[in-house]
Formats: sequence, C-alpha cells, structure tokens
Amino acid sequence: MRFSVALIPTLKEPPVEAHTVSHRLMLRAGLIRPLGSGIYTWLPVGLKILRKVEAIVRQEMDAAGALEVLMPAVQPAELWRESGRWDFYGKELLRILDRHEREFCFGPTHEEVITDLARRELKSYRQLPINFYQIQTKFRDEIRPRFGIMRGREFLMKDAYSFDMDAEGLDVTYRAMHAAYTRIFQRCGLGFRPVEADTGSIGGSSSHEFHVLAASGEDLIASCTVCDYAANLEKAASAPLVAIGTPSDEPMRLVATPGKKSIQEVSAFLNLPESHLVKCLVVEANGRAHLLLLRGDHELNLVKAANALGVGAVQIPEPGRIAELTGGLPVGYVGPVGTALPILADRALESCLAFACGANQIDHHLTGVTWERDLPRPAFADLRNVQPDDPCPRCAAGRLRLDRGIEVGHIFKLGDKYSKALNVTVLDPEGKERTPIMGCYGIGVSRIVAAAIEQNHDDNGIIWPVALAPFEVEILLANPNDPASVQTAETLYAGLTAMGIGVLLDDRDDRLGVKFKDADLIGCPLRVMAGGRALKEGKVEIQIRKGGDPLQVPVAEALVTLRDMLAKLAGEASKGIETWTKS
RNA sequence: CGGGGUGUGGCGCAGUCUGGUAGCGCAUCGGCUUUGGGUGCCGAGGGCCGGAGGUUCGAAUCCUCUCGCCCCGACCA
Repeated sequence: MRFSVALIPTLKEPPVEAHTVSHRLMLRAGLIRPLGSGIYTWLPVGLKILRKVEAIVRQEMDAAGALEVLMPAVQPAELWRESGRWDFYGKELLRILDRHEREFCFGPTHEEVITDLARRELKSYRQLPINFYQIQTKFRDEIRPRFGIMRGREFLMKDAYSFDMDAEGLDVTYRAMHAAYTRIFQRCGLGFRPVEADTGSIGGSSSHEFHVLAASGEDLIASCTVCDYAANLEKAASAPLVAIGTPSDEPMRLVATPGKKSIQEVSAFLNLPESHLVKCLVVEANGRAHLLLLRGDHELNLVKAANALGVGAVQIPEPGRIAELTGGLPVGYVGPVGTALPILADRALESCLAFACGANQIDHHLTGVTWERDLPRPAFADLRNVQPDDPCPRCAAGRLRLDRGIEVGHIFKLGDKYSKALNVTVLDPEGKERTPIMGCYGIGVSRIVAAAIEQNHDDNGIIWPVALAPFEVEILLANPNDPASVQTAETLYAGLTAMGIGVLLDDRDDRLGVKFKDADLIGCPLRVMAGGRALKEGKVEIQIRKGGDPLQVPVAEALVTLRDMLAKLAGEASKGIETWTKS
C-alpha cells in the first residue's frame, strides 16, 4: 500500500473522550473512527489487522474440525421466546420491529439460531459430534460502552457451538477447543493465560476464559506461582488459611464504640488488626435476608455468595433496607450474636479462635467472641475473593498472585439447556431419541486487536506482533524528489510484495520527521529507510520497531535480510508465549 | 438506571460568570523556505456556537425543554 494514495489519517492529538492506550492509539494511528457510542468504522489499515486475526482464528478452527457457517445477524423474537431468553435477557438485547411490527433482535449471541438449525438438520448419532462456528458482527447494548473497541456495543466475534451425544464426547470436543484457542493466541503473538471460570447459573461443569495479560485489563485473575492453577477472581479459591485470632480464654465483652462503624475505624479504635474483626454483611437473595460473615480484611465475592446460597444473584440492600431487616440497626453494628437472620460464614472464619464484631446494638461491638461458647457454629462456605499470597488450592508450595487480564476468549460446557428447550433430538444406535449436549466457544476478534495494543506499545505508538501487523515492513522514502531514493524504495517495494510480505511505502512528499512519527505510531515491526545518509554508501537502514540499534545493509542484500529478520521476530514472539502460559 | 460533567470549523481549546454578532493552536489549500524525528515565514478557505422554544433592541453567553458524548457508581457496613 502506498501511503500517498491510502487513507491513513493519523492524528497528533486524539479526541478527549479516549482514555485507554489502545483507544487513543487506534484513533491516532488512523485504524478506526467512531460513529456513535460504542460503534466504530474500521479504516483500511485497521481492517487489515482485523482480517489477520480473523484468518488465524479461521485456520485454527478449521484445523480443529469445526465447520464454518454464517447465521443471520437479525433473529426473530419467536426463537428467543422458545428458549425463554426473550424476557430474561434484559436491556442488553437490542430489540427491533419490522414493517409488520413483528419483533426481532440484533443477535448478541447465537445459541437459539444454531440450536434451531441443529434440530432441523441433525437426525442421527452418526452426524455427531459436530461443531459449527461463524465469525460475525454482534451487538450488545452495553450499560456503559467504554475503552473504544475493547468494550464496544458492536463487535466482531467468533462463536462456535458443538453437539455431542454424551458428556465424554463433549469432554473431547472441549479439550480440542482449549487446544485450538491456545494455538490461536500463541500465533497472534500475545501473552495470555487460560483460567478457570465460574459456570454461573447455566450450571455447566466446565468453563475457561482466555485472558491477555495487560495492566489495563478489566478483569482480575489469580494464578499460582508454582503450579498450573489459574482462575478468574469470581472463581479462584484458596487453601485454608492458618488460624488467627486472640486467645480464647478471654470472655466475650461488650465494648462501647461510639460512631465507629467501618472495619478500619473499629480496628483502630479497639487496637486490633482488621483480620481479628468479623465483617457482617446483610444481603438479600430471592427476597430472603441473610447475614454473611467475613474476616475483616477480606472482601465479599457476590458470585460465590450466590452459588453458596443456591440462587442466581444476591443483592446488597440500601442502608435503609438493612435497618428494616435488622430491627432498626444502623449499618456498622450488625453482628451474629443474637441475630434473627440466618448466618453463612466464610471458610476463613472456621478456624478463627476469637474475634470482634458488631453487637447488634448501636455504638457497641463485641470482643473475644468464640464459636460454640458464645454462638453456635454457623454454616461455612467460600464467600470471599482471594488475595495475593493466599495459599494455592492445588499444590502445597504455591502462593497466589493477582494479575489484570483482558478476556479475549471463553469456552463453556453448556449442557442440554438449549438442546432441551428447543427440542433437539437424534437417534442413538439403539434407535432411541436422545438430546445432544452442547458446548459454546467464543473469541472476541475485534477485542484481540485492542488487547494486542494494550500489551504491545510504547510512548511513540503501537508495536505490532508480526502475525497481526497490518504490514510487516514500512519503507520510508527519504526524499521523493531524489531519483536514487525513489528507485531504491520502489525496488524494495516490488521485491517485498513479490515475496508475499506486506509493505507500506511512505511515498508522501513530506519531511522525514513526519514519516518517522507516523511509522512509530502505526507500528510495523520493521522499518526501512530508503535514501538519506545510508544510501550515499549504497546501503539502506533497517530499524526494528521494538527497539535496538539500526542496521545498515547493502541495498542488494536488503530483501533477504528483511525476510530473515521477520522470521526471527515471529519466532521470538511465539517462544515468549510458551514461558507465559506454562501449561 | 442513579449521580456528575461536557457540547464553539476535522482535532485540541479560549470566549459563557459580567449579553453587543466568534477567536487561538494543530490539520487543510496556495506560495516561498527547509529536507534524518511532527521546519520556518506569508496568505487563504472552512463554524446557522448540538437542537427546539423563550427572555431581550440584540443571545455562543440568560431561562425552559430536548438530544449526543464523557466520567463515576452497582464489595469493605
């Protein structure tokens, strides 16, 4: 591509609303332009990157035996009523009416459509297992779109849906998808990590998320410093903690704590570490109030709480509502001793010797509270978020660390939720009707582009991994009015193109400084200077975008050198990944 | 959805409080200059000041409504 005739509208300054690195750089490098909240046009260079990701995903899905289809983006409400999701899905679902006022939605996902296809086309166990995928634009009307492409409303997604006869078959398919995803992210040159995820209310047996590790990631993931254990924060567990607490021969005592409500305040006032306090949280689940107990220095995990209480979700009531539920108690003094509410305590409290907590009396706390002596042992469950340095639940030696990640892939055993609701059956070898079980597997194709930038950039711009770069090489034509420079640049351009290497030729009649700045911004892995100082000695200058000293090579050797350097860069990228992923 | 902010040429902003008919930088176009890190100088084009209504002799500026966009909130009692 020639810069002079392309549309690559780079910007010195991005619009104010862009805050995250990838959003700013995508706008500045001329990859995308916004059209509305959370919706973007992909400009020529941006689209090249998107297509590279798409090609890698497609190749690996095909290699894993999945079959590509393309389903409608617009789906009839009828189908969603059948699965029960029309009323359940909420405002994220963009609902539209056609000219006959019939209801449709713009698909945020395609379980219904694929399951409908399956019930029409799948008749026999001989057709199974089968796995369909598509790469398609989705629309989810996010509460708050942000971070540009990262959390847009419209986005490009690869989604796949598998059908197996039984759980053993699904296991095989699931593992194949796990392996395919690993290859996809490796080939993209990204530092990533597969982590265990909560299966939530759908209740499947397995779920993994694939996260690109980046400081700006929206999600927290926990991983063991020794073994392979890794899970997202919703799911991550800890091995039992060592017992802490004050000696238990102290009697329980009522202490006046006027105006001291927060754990921090009470801890300072009573001169006790926060870990020796118990945090008492009133929550509501399916209209029933519960008292949840946590160690003072621990945080409640709402997903775990919902799982432990066997409900879809738990709510934190407003302070006024809490007062109603506790007989007029202001928040801060609620406690487990003498409460009428059912109690569920976090596991970390199981071994607590004695603790301080609210006294169910305004401006008072209890100290030296001891299980059995002062109150019966409640039910225990894992309710908290793990913290850095918690012991690993898998191995004896490991400790957990927390990192930020961007979720770019998710694989999930669905079970028979949709195949049952839409009545998919196939005949088994005995001629009996059976309901296949499903898995679903998503990749945020457009999100990968943003995630790659979050992970690979410097102050001057993007640094593309070779596999995703819109062009592997950018040629800077030093001076378009100098015939020798032009000839060198054109020869390189033709040569690289003939070798199948993507190349951007900056042939604009502009100052070199401008070209340098734009080249850094756009971030092609290699930059070649045609003309200038080097050419006076019959050489071109090659610069690796990642850094290092520029290399001077004779013009005649330039093509071979560039090809070899690219191969080396691509190789380094995938080697780096192996050390990241461990497993 | 709740709270806050903001809307002035393509981008970044000033002007709004204290009403008098719109300005700066970048970008664009023309000319000269410069030519290894966003050159310098001269000149030009481009804005019904988000929209509607109102107050006023007069509204970017004041009032009402409306739309867009951005930020914060949905654990720490």
